[in-house]
Amino acid sequence: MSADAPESTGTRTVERALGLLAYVCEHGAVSLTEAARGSDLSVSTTLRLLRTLETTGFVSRDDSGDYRPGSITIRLGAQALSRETIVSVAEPKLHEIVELTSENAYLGLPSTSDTMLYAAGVQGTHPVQLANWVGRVIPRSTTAAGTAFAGRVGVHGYAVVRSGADHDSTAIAVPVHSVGTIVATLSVVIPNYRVTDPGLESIGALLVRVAGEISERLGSDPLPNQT
Amino acid sequence: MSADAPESTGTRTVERALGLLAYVCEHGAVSLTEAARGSDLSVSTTLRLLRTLETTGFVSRDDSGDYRPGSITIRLGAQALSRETIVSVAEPKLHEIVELTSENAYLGLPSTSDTMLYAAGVQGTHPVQLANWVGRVIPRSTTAAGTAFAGRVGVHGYAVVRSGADHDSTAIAVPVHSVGTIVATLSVVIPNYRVTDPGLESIGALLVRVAGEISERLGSDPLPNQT
DNA sequence: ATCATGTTGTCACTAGATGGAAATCTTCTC
DNA sequence: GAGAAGATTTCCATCTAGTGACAACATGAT
Repeated sequence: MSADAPESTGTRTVERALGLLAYVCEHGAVSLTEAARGSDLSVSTTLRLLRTLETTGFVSRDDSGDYRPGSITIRLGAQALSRETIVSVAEPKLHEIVELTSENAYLGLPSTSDTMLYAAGVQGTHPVQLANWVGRVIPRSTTAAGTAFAGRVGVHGYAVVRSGADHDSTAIAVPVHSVGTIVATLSVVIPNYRVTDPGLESIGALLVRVAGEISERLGSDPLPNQT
Repeated sequence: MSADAPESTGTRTVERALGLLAYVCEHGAVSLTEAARGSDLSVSTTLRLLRTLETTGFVSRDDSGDYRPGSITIRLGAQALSRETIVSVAEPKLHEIVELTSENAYLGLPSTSDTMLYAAGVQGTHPVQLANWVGRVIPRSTTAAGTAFAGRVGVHGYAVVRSGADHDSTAIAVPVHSVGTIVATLSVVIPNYRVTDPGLESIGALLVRVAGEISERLGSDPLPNQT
């Protein structure tokens, strides 16, 4: 959490519930009374808040009545961790791509089932640049990143979409694998006036190499375990 | 979420905040307006709830103003996932221990800094049995599980505490490692009247072997990635 | 410059969150 | 078995605090 996050102007009820969620996760399994004691809340309030956490899947209740972390907490945490890991591995590689191509480079992650998100990116170094697309959601069906994420990359290993998302640029993308699954994409987006066929081939080959390096890193390093 | 969780008798405010947390985690990075649209809440309400999630560390806000999962979500999810993984790997091994020893066998996980939790266990098959301790929190300082978790296991690799937690039983425990770190313990708890020195040695050796198998499984299999 | 959209802050209002008390359940001891 | 102690669940009067319409401000496109 960044140091410049605002002071608590928050919602007390939500803070209480989130504190309970943290308590349950840190202790592994807690009774209602223990949770109330640990949070300094009344038992009734604690029950109601834990009920809410339970019905939403963030905690579950076992046969002995103890509350444990639920599947939603696990799923969201795993999703969040997965994104953090991929981004931190990919970020230096994006800089490397820009050094070698001078064009904008992006890491694409799956967002919804029919969109991708440019989750990270580095601006190119040309005087004439495309806008920065970090944070932008793009459709999968009509973009190079979506095509690469779906694995449709031909023999060279990359997908090209000319005059795609905004008609003035061409995108070239490759899939990034982790343990045999496509989990992300690398893209370079180029103004059309700078596109050449040899340039595309050269960038494509570079992306394939860099994606392989990222994939190897993701696939061979175990995710951090709890210490 | 289990099908027998109660219907929502929850706290609307908390449900809204948790829904926003899920939305942020599922989409990776969302603007305030997108989050409000996706949750069908007013923008002011969404801002305030996301502020609460931010100050508690569950989400963070990046330079472009997008909300992303925060370190607390990642940490809690990773803790919860880690516990689930350890339990699912250990469960069949606990059954194996009981088949070979006929005594109660338990998996111990760290709870607070001075306690362990018996997170899983299998009852022994003797006609005269000890009570089931699954879900029970035990002190680290005076128990075999705590001693094993601290790594104080002598040359044979196991810790024994006679007449420990309830004076009528003797516990023998070994540490379970994952990627070089002790993350859990395996214990067998025996009524004192059945304790013999050769029996303890035999059980100790069995636990060391089984813990090694679990440790190998935990240490070498990467945790599941997001698909 | 205007316009559209996104973000942040304000505050009157009342919905809904609270917690004390009672009821019920569970476990343990004798 | 009865009784005690503790845990859990339910109830509901009270009033806190959560809400959202609106205003102000910021940003980007034309």
